[in-house]
Amino acid sequence: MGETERLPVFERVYLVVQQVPRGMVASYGDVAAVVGEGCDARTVGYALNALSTWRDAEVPWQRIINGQGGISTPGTRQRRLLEEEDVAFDAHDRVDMRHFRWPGPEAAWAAEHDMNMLPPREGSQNGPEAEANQLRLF
DNA sequence: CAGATGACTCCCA
DNA sequence: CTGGGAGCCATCT
Repeated sequence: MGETERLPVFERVYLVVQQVPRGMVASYGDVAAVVGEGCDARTVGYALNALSTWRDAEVPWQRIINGQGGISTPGTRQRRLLEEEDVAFDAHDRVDMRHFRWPGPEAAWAAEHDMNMLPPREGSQNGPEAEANQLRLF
């Protein structure tokens, strides 16, 4: 299907963030990689910031953290929300990305929305969720 | 309409 | 490990 139209970048960012399941986290860069052209890590931060007090109930913004596994928002709200989802922080206030990192969208979903898959990471432990994403396209 | 601004990440010194 | 620069969306002065 040749869709010449794509949703605005911010809307695509929200769509991707909504795919991150409870108890998992994704980095700004990961979300940007899935959205693709016209989106970088910074844009994701801009998009989530614009979300502010308006649609935060529909988009699990708290699951997006920086590449170091740390929280980039001021205050302790984001950390509290994550801990409520059983996401653990270490002594350096960082999340162990090897264990909680979202492996990326499923192939079917990605194709459906014209999004990209995340490249497999060596150091990450692949759970059943990750295996589901290992579907080969051919 | 132009400029400032904001929840990031990578690269090089 | 610390620090500075580039990249570049949408919204609000």
